[in-house]
Amino acid sequence: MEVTVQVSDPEVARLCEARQILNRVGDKWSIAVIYALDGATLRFTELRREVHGISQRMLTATLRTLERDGLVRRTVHPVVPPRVDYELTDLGNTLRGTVCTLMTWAVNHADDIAKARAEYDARPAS
Amino acid sequence: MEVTVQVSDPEVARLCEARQILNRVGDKWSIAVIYALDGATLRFTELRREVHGISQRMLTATLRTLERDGLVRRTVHPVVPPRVDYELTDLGNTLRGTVCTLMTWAVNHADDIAKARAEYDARPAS
DNA sequence: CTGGATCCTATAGGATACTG
DNA sequence: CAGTATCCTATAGGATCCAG
Repeated sequence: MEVTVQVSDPEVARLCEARQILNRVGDKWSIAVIYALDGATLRFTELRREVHGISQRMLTATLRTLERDGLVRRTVHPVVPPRVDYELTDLGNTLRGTVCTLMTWAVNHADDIAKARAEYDARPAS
Repeated sequence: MEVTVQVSDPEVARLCEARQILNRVGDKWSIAVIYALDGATLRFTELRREVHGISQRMLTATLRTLERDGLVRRTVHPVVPPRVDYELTDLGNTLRGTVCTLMTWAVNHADDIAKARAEYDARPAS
Protein backbone atom coordinates (compact mmCIF):
# COMPACT_ATOMS: atom_id res chain seq x y z
CA MET A 1 0.00 0.00 0.00
CA GLU A 2 2.60 2.47 1.15
CA VAL A 3 0.19 5.15 2.19
CA THR A 4 1.67 8.39 3.34
CA VAL A 5 -0.23 9.95 6.18
CA GLN A 6 -0.02 13.64 6.84
CA VAL A 7 0.06 14.45 10.52
CA SER A 8 1.02 17.70 12.11
CA ASP A 9 2.71 16.31 15.20
CA PRO A 10 6.16 15.14 14.09
CA GLU A 11 6.38 12.64 16.94
CA VAL A 12 3.15 11.05 15.83
CA ALA A 13 4.39 11.04 12.26
CA ARG A 14 7.50 9.16 13.31
CA LEU A 15 5.46 6.53 15.07
CA CYS A 16 3.18 6.12 12.09
CA GLU A 17 6.19 5.72 9.86
CA ALA A 18 7.64 3.20 12.30
CA ARG A 19 4.38 1.28 12.20
CA GLN A 20 4.50 1.07 8.46
CA ILE A 21 8.00 -0.29 8.62
CA LEU A 22 7.06 -2.82 11.24
CA ASN A 23 4.06 -3.85 9.22
CA ARG A 24 6.44 -4.70 6.45
CA VAL A 25 9.08 -6.38 8.53
CA GLY A 26 6.39 -8.15 10.50
CA ASP A 27 4.57 -9.54 7.51
CA LYS A 28 3.78 -13.19 7.18
CA TRP A 29 7.25 -14.38 6.17
CA SER A 30 9.87 -11.68 6.73
CA ILE A 31 10.56 -12.53 10.34
CA ALA A 32 11.00 -16.18 9.47
CA VAL A 33 13.37 -15.35 6.64
CA ILE A 34 15.45 -13.00 8.76
CA TYR A 35 15.53 -15.62 11.47
CA ALA A 36 16.70 -18.23 8.96
CA LEU A 37 19.42 -15.88 7.75
CA ASP A 38 20.59 -15.25 11.29
CA GLY A 39 24.32 -15.64 10.95
CA ALA A 40 24.05 -17.67 7.79
CA THR A 41 24.37 -17.23 4.06
CA LEU A 42 21.82 -19.32 2.25
CA ARG A 43 20.81 -20.07 -1.28
CA PHE A 44 17.27 -19.74 -2.50
CA THR A 45 16.53 -23.43 -2.21
CA GLU A 46 18.15 -23.69 1.18
CA LEU A 47 16.01 -20.86 2.41
CA ARG A 48 12.96 -22.58 1.03
CA ARG A 49 13.80 -25.68 2.99
CA GLU A 50 14.56 -23.66 6.09
CA VAL A 51 11.36 -21.65 6.07
CA HIS A 52 8.85 -24.46 6.06
CA GLY A 53 5.65 -23.86 4.25
CA ILE A 54 6.67 -20.79 2.28
CA SER A 55 5.73 -20.84 -1.36
CA GLN A 56 8.24 -20.06 -4.05
CA ARG A 57 6.33 -16.98 -4.96
CA MET A 58 6.31 -15.59 -1.45
CA LEU A 59 9.93 -16.42 -0.80
CA THR A 60 10.89 -14.45 -3.88
CA ALA A 61 8.62 -11.59 -2.97
CA THR A 62 9.77 -11.49 0.64
CA LEU A 63 13.43 -11.56 -0.35
CA ARG A 64 12.90 -8.79 -2.89
CA THR A 65 11.26 -6.57 -0.34
CA LEU A 66 13.90 -7.27 2.27
CA GLU A 67 16.54 -6.52 -0.32
CA ARG A 68 14.83 -3.30 -1.29
CA ASP A 69 14.62 -2.28 2.32
CA GLY A 70 18.34 -2.86 2.63
CA LEU A 71 18.05 -5.70 5.11
CA VAL A 72 19.21 -8.53 2.88
CA ARG A 73 21.99 -8.70 0.34
CA ARG A 74 21.46 -10.76 -2.78
CA THR A 75 24.51 -12.07 -4.56
CA VAL A 76 24.17 -13.66 -7.96
CA HIS A 77 26.96 -15.99 -9.05
CA PRO A 78 27.15 -16.11 -12.83
CA VAL A 79 27.31 -19.86 -13.11
CA VAL A 80 25.16 -22.54 -14.61
CA PRO A 81 22.99 -23.60 -12.96
CA PRO A 82 22.39 -20.24 -11.29
CA ARG A 83 23.51 -19.75 -7.75
CA VAL A 84 22.16 -16.92 -5.65
CA ASP A 85 23.21 -16.27 -2.08
CA TYR A 86 21.27 -14.35 0.50
CA GLU A 87 22.61 -12.89 3.68
CA LEU A 88 21.80 -10.14 6.10
CA THR A 89 23.30 -6.71 5.53
CA ASP A 90 24.68 -4.62 8.35
CA LEU A 91 21.29 -3.01 8.65
CA GLY A 92 19.67 -6.42 8.67
CA ASN A 93 22.02 -7.51 11.40
CA THR A 94 20.77 -4.73 13.62
CA LEU A 95 17.49 -6.62 13.62
CA ARG A 96 18.90 -10.06 14.33
CA GLY A 97 18.83 -9.85 18.08
CA THR A 98 15.30 -8.56 18.31
CA VAL A 99 13.97 -11.05 15.78
CA CYS A 100 15.58 -13.92 17.63
CA THR A 101 14.20 -12.62 20.90
CA LEU A 102 10.79 -12.51 19.30
CA MET A 103 11.06 -16.06 18.01
CA THR A 104 12.23 -17.31 21.36
CA TRP A 105 9.42 -15.48 23.07
CA ALA A 106 6.89 -17.10 20.76
CA VAL A 107 8.34 -20.55 21.29
CA ASN A 108 8.48 -20.12 25.04
CA HIS A 109 4.99 -18.71 25.41
CA ALA A 110 3.13 -20.80 22.86
CA ASP A 111 1.65 -22.88 25.64
CA ASP A 112 0.58 -19.85 27.66
CA ILE A 113 -1.17 -18.44 24.65
CA ALA A 114 -2.84 -21.71 23.79
CA LYS A 115 -4.07 -21.93 27.36
CA ALA A 116 -5.33 -18.37 27.36
CA ARG A 117 -7.22 -19.02 24.16
CA ALA A 118 -8.79 -22.16 25.51
CA GLU A 119 -9.91 -20.34 28.64
CA TYR A 120 -11.25 -17.42 26.64
CA ASP A 121 -13.19 -19.70 24.34
CA ALA A 122 -14.57 -21.63 27.27
CA ARG A 123 -15.91 -18.49 28.90
CA PRO A 124 -19.66 -18.13 28.83
CA ALA A 125 -20.63 -15.76 26.07
CA SER A 126 -21.23 -12.64 28.13
CA MET B 1 -6.95 -18.88 9.32
CA GLU B 2 -5.30 -20.72 12.14
CA VAL B 3 -4.04 -23.56 10.00
CA THR B 4 -2.47 -26.45 11.80
CA VAL B 5 0.47 -27.90 9.98
CA GLN B 6 1.54 -31.44 10.58
CA VAL B 7 5.28 -31.85 10.58
CA SER B 8 7.27 -34.76 11.83
CA ASP B 9 10.20 -32.84 13.22
CA PRO B 10 9.08 -31.40 16.57
CA GLU B 11 11.63 -28.60 16.37
CA VAL B 12 10.23 -27.52 13.03
CA ALA B 13 6.74 -27.79 14.44
CA ARG B 14 7.67 -25.43 17.25
CA LEU B 15 9.06 -22.89 14.85
CA CYS B 16 5.96 -23.10 12.68
CA GLU B 17 3.81 -22.60 15.73
CA ALA B 18 5.98 -19.67 16.76
CA ARG B 19 5.55 -18.17 13.30
CA GLN B 20 1.81 -18.37 13.58
CA ILE B 21 1.94 -16.60 16.91
CA LEU B 22 4.21 -13.90 15.55
CA ASN B 23 1.95 -13.47 12.55
CA ARG B 24 -0.80 -12.69 14.95
CA VAL B 25 1.16 -10.47 17.27
CA GLY B 26 2.81 -8.83 14.29
CA ASP B 27 -0.40 -8.01 12.48
CA LYS B 28 -1.18 -4.53 11.31
CA TRP B 29 -2.20 -3.07 14.65
CA SER B 30 -1.24 -5.35 17.54
CA ILE B 31 2.26 -4.02 17.96
CA ALA B 32 0.99 -0.47 18.02
CA VAL B 33 -1.66 -1.33 20.60
CA ILE B 34 0.80 -3.17 22.82
CA TYR B 35 3.17 -0.26 22.47
CA ALA B 36 0.44 2.16 23.47
CA LEU B 37 -0.40 0.04 26.49
CA ASP B 38 3.22 -0.04 27.56
CA GLY B 39 2.98 0.75 31.24
CA ALA B 40 -0.41 2.36 30.89
CA THR B 41 -4.04 1.55 31.44
CA LEU B 42 -6.16 3.11 28.75
CA ARG B 43 -9.79 3.31 27.83
CA PHE B 44 -11.10 2.45 24.43
CA THR B 45 -11.26 6.01 23.24
CA GLU B 46 -7.88 6.86 24.68
CA LEU B 47 -6.39 3.95 22.80
CA ARG B 48 -8.06 5.13 19.65
CA ARG B 49 -6.47 8.51 20.03
CA GLU B 50 -3.14 6.94 20.87
CA VAL B 51 -3.02 4.59 17.91
CA HIS B 52 -3.43 7.06 15.12
CA GLY B 53 -5.29 5.89 12.08
CA ILE B 54 -6.83 2.78 13.53
CA SER B 55 -10.50 2.32 12.79
CA GLN B 56 -12.97 1.55 15.51
CA ARG B 57 -13.61 -1.83 14.00
CA MET B 58 -9.97 -2.81 13.95
CA LEU B 59 -9.29 -1.50 17.42
CA THR B 60 -12.09 -3.67 18.74
CA ALA B 61 -10.91 -6.68 16.76
CA THR B 62 -7.28 -6.23 17.76
CA LEU B 63 -8.15 -5.85 21.41
CA ARG B 64 -10.35 -8.93 21.33
CA THR B 65 -7.61 -11.03 19.84
CA LEU B 66 -5.01 -9.73 22.25
CA GLU B 67 -7.40 -10.43 25.08
CA ARG B 68 -8.06 -13.93 23.81
CA ASP B 69 -4.34 -14.56 23.53
CA GLY B 70 -3.97 -13.51 27.15
CA LEU B 71 -1.85 -10.46 26.41
CA VAL B 72 -4.36 -7.79 27.34
CA ARG B 73 -6.81 -7.56 30.21
CA ARG B 74 -10.16 -5.94 29.60
CA THR B 75 -11.99 -4.50 32.56
CA VAL B 76 -15.56 -3.36 32.21
CA HIS B 77 -16.82 -0.86 34.78
CA PRO B 78 -20.58 -1.13 35.14
CA VAL B 79 -21.27 2.55 34.91
CA VAL B 80 -23.13 4.84 32.60
CA PRO B 81 -21.68 5.80 30.26
CA PRO B 82 -19.68 2.60 29.91
CA ARG B 83 -16.05 2.59 30.91
CA VAL B 84 -13.70 -0.11 29.75
CA ASP B 85 -10.07 -0.26 30.70
CA TYR B 86 -7.35 -2.06 28.85
CA GLU B 87 -3.95 -3.00 30.20
CA LEU B 88 -1.26 -5.54 29.57
CA THR B 89 -1.39 -8.80 31.50
CA ASP B 90 1.72 -10.39 32.98
CA LEU B 91 2.09 -12.33 29.77
CA GLY B 92 1.63 -9.18 27.77
CA ASN B 93 4.29 -7.50 29.85
CA THR B 94 6.80 -10.13 28.80
CA LEU B 95 6.46 -8.65 25.33
CA ARG B 96 6.81 -5.02 26.32
CA GLY B 97 10.55 -4.81 26.09
CA THR B 98 10.80 -6.48 22.73
CA VAL B 99 7.96 -4.46 21.25
CA CYS B 100 9.51 -1.23 22.42
CA THR B 101 12.87 -2.30 21.05
CA LEU B 102 11.17 -2.99 17.75
CA MET B 103 9.48 0.39 17.69
CA THR B 104 12.71 2.14 18.56
CA TRP B 105 14.52 0.21 15.88
CA ALA B 106 11.95 1.23 13.30
CA VAL B 107 12.12 4.87 14.33
CA ASN B 108 15.90 4.88 14.33
CA HIS B 109 16.32 3.14 11.00
CA ALA B 110 13.46 4.66 9.07
CA ASP B 111 15.93 6.86 7.21
CA ASP B 112 18.26 3.99 6.40
CA ILE B 113 15.37 2.04 4.97
CA ALA B 114 14.08 4.97 2.98
CA LYS B 115 17.55 5.46 1.57
CA ALA B 116 17.93 1.78 0.72
CA ARG B 117 14.62 1.84 -1.08
CA ALA B 118 15.53 4.91 -3.05
CA GLU B 119 18.80 3.32 -4.11
CA TYR B 120 17.11 0.07 -5.02
CA ASP B 121 14.49 1.82 -7.09
CA ALA B 122 17.13 3.93 -8.80
CA ARG B 123 19.09 0.88 -9.87
CA PRO B 124 18.92 0.05 -13.55
CA ALA B 125 16.42 -2.69 -14.11
CA SER B 126 18.77 -5.62 -14.45
C1' DC C 1 18.45 -23.65 -9.78
C1' DT C 2 16.19 -19.29 -9.46
C1' DG C 3 12.90 -17.14 -10.44
C1' DG C 4 8.91 -14.45 -13.48
C1' DA C 5 3.92 -14.38 -15.09
C1' DT C 6 -0.91 -15.66 -14.42
C1' DC C 7 -4.84 -16.88 -12.22
C1' DC C 8 -7.76 -17.24 -8.46
C1' DT C 9 -9.63 -17.12 -3.62
C1' DA C 10 -9.79 -15.90 1.02
C1' DT C 11 -9.36 -12.43 3.92
C1' DA C 12 -7.98 -8.02 5.96
C1' DG C 13 -9.64 -4.04 6.87
C1' DG C 14 -11.95 0.68 5.82
C1' DA C 15 -16.52 3.32 5.87
C1' DT C 16 -20.70 3.78 7.68
C1' DA C 17 -24.84 3.24 10.40
C1' DC C 18 -26.94 1.56 14.53
C1' DT C 19 -27.33 0.41 19.93
C1' DG C 20 -27.31 -0.32 25.24
C1' DC D 1 -18.72 5.56 25.62
C1' DA D 2 -17.82 1.32 23.65
C1' DG D 3 -18.93 -1.31 20.91
C1' DT D 4 -21.79 -4.55 16.94
C1' DA D 5 -23.43 -5.30 12.20
C1' DT D 6 -23.18 -4.76 7.37
C1' DC D 7 -21.16 -3.82 3.15
C1' DC D 8 -17.50 -3.46 0.06
C1' DT D 9 -12.68 -3.37 -1.93
C1' DA D 10 -8.02 -4.11 -2.12
C1' DT D 11 -4.74 -7.15 -1.38
C1' DA D 12 -2.20 -11.18 0.33
C1' DG D 13 -0.82 -15.15 -0.95
C1' DG D 14 -1.32 -20.12 -2.79
C1' DA D 15 -1.09 -23.09 -7.09
C1' DT D 16 0.56 -23.68 -11.36
C1' DC D 17 3.13 -23.17 -15.56
C1' DC D 18 6.91 -21.31 -18.04
C1' DA D 19 12.02 -19.73 -18.85
C1' DG D 20 17.05 -18.53 -18.79
